Amino acid sequence: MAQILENISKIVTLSPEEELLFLSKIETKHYKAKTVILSAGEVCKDSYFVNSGLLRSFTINDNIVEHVLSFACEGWWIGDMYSLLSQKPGNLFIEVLEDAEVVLLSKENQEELYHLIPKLERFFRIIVENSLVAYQERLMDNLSLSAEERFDKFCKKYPTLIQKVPQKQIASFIGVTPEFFSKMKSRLLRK
Amino acid sequence: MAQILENISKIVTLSPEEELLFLSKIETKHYKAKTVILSAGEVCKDSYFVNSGLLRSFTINDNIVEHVLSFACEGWWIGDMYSLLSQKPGNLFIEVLEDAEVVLLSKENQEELYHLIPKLERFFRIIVENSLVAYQERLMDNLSLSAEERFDKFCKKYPTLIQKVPQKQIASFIGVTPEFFSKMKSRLLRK
DNA sequence: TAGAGCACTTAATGTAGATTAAGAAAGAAG
DNA sequence: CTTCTTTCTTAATCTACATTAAGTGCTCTA
Repeated sequence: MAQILENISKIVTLSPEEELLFLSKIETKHYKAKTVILSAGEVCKDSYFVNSGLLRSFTINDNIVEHVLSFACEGWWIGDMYSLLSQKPGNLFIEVLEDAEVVLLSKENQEELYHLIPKLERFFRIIVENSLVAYQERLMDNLSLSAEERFDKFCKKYPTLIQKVPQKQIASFIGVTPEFFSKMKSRLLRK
Repeated sequence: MAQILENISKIVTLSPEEELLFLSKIETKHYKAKTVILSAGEVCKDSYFVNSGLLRSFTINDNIVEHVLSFACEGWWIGDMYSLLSQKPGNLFIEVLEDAEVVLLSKENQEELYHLIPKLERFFRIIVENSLVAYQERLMDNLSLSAEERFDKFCKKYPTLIQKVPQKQIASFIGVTPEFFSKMKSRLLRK
């Protein structure tokens, strides 16, 4: 319930009144697995915080190939940053992989909160900074590591995801086809 | 001189006093081409804003292969975000490609300014948000586009860089070897 | 309990891009 | 101007990974 407050408190300290104010600006929703809560072509209106369950964001190329941009489980934020910032139609789908409880923070409320509680501007700055570092590293990994090394890093970084996520989506996340991933995996197991 | 203030004013409005305060916290330096202003293994102490000239950040793999993470010309920020945030030794080199005038903002001063001028927290939040969107797009491009398509996007996005930057570094930026880049380029010219 | 659909595997074949190696061209430095 | 170094090109060969295709085994639904 106050999961998101706990998450925020790891970075900035809100007063009880500020916490109440914050809670008044968010909305909690429950989604079944396989629900698509945002589609490519739509404008992203909200930031999503995952209380429980599992989501992913991805694009679809030429109506065929999916590419997973990110997973989000308990305690993570997800959204279509490009669309959210520009308020233009985005390229991302956001889909529920496991039944989820999600906190929605609308763009307007978020902007309003920046004024009402400047500490939240700090909070989101830091969240975004950390996210930027992670994407920079992932990009460099894609430029410099082999598929096997990227898989290895993935396993170490997200050990819990490996059981939960269909393996073809892990393949997509690290940037290989499901067929090659399968071959690579069995090759690794033989060692 | 007040180039950086102009840059800031595109996003937030500072009062004259705030501008003076800001100026008192920064330092301007001149570097010759080929200067390495940050090396892998060092802790990054500053954010760099480019007044003039051209810089790049890159890693080196196994003491051999370079991978360009970013270029920064007039009006751009550059740094080793990972190292700057964590204050741990980083993996990036930052090198001057063309004689440059660079504004240095130390981490301490930056943090201090967040408290003194909260609007600057907004400024940097927005800068980092935009940067995140760009890296997310670049990652997805690397997962889904061919080298030729990535080169095409690069040309459209950074037309001025093509003349300035040695072509092997463009190759590295888009994620191919210089040899393949050369072949690809002559193939494109023949059309 | 059948059968429709996914997720995963295996294997043959194809290819984008890497590697290696050499030479040409163009700067920089003395 | 000459030499040294670095960048760029070309070409042969190689390989990591993609593509295509077929088959296996889930699990969900009816």
